[in-house]
Amino acid sequence: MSEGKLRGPSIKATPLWSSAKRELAQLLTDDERAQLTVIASIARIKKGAQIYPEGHDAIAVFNIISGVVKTYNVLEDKSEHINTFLFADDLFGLADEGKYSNSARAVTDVVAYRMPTAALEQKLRRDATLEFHVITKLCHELREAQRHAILLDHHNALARMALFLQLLEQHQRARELATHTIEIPMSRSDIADYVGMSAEAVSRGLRTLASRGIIEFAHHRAVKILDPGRLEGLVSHPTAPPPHPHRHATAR
Amino acid sequence: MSEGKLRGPSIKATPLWSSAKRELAQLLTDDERAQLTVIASIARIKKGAQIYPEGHDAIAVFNIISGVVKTYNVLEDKSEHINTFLFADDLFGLADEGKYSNSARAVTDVVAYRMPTAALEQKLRRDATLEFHVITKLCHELREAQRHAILLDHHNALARMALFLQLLEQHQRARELATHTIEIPMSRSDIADYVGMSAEAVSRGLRTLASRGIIEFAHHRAVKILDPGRLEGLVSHPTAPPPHPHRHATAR
DNA sequence: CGTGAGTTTGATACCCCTCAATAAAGGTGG
DNA sequence: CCACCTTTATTGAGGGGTATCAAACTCACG
Repeated sequence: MSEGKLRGPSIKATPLWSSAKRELAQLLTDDERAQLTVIASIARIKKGAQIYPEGHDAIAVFNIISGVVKTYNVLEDKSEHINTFLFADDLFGLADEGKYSNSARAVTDVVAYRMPTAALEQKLRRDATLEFHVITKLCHELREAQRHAILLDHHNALARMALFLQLLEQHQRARELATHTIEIPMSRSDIADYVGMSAEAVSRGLRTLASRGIIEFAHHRAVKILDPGRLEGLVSHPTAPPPHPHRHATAR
Repeated sequence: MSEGKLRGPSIKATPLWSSAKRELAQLLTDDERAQLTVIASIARIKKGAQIYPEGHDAIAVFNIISGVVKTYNVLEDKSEHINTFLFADDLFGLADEGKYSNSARAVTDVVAYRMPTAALEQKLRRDATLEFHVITKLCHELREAQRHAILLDHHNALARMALFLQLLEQHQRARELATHTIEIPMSRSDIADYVGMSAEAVSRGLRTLASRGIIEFAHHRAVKILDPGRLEGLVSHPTAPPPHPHRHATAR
């Protein structure tokens, strides 16, 4: 939007060594973006379409321009475990022994750069600076995966929903869509497969938050955070604070 | 041991593009190892000692020679969430905005290479090949973090224990300590903090596996896998197979 | 041999999963 | 634009598994 026309692949993350407060920085220089454009093509993927399946030969790496992607594994019992949701300026499709280690599917309509793995490797092996930027992004993704594990470690449904909403909010704010209304691009069952609960529990959780006045629904796929403090509090406290917002204090 | 004397920092992982079956490959060339040795010092950390705390300035990166390390976050409710256990040939201590994003502590006595962050960055920025090897290792760690999330996604205590034991076994086999007896270097409560259950549930889970004849205890910190097939089966099946090994079939 | 941390065992409560049904939303064609 | 259908979301009731609290026990270490 405000960025003007496409200037080539874009990767954003928190830098390894700097103090860019809570802001994602563009890791690639204009020159690097131009160089990557040479090997990149633009892919348009429709909502719900699979981009690649787990185990397929890893022939290309993707960089999202717009839209949301999920990567997931199909577990032995046929259920779907979502590894991560990816947004604009994210990178995905890195290989493991030449194969994709998970499946990828478009959650919304997606536009992305598509870079052949071989060509990208060539560039990387020649350009130490570019590689360093990729390392930075990978460290970022690693931390995100660890945060996901922390989310899954919480045994409280409301805590998980709180952490999930915070995650969405950060992604949205980092990409400066700065309203306080959080868009929820994925279905309840996608959320469920990510936070490790049933879709019903997700629905109940969100509705409970709304009934306590912590969040407010614009519609089914958008919420507004009314009380960030209490949302944060849900993460730590085992059993929930008083349901009634306008009470003065609890018994204990 | 069989490797002879130390030849400098060692990083092993499954390569991005190759077919090195189930075997970890040494990513660094002899030359790279020699170069890294120049900036590395050897650190000896006693069992139980903290290596660095979360939030501390990231001044050094570590590469384990021997021993086991855990990285963890202390959550808001003072409980400890373990991100990962690290073994020989692993790398840890990468920064996030100049700070460590989690704490590290020696689970056993540890010997490790210690490389100042600044010096390592210098090397990386000059050497594209070395950087590529680091990227490979990071991809490997990313997949491990995602496997951890998959473990945490399983709501069955026995499934989690099965996955955890498989993880330990793979680490042990990859470093060719090829007995079928798995050493468990960490405490029950460390396991609990990693698999997202209580220490009691961990104890019960292991004992249940033993009573079913799937594993066998050498002592409290070592088990032998008797029936890998049924261990694997626990991961998929929601409710467990028949407790009695020598029964012919269940009713349904 | 004593001490304390680490581990195991036991009983109860609670939270979420499961199954099932209803309600709302989104998309399609008449 | 509305009727229809499919998908998605919500609500309800019951059962199971694990956390929690508490206590007995084992082991490593001095």
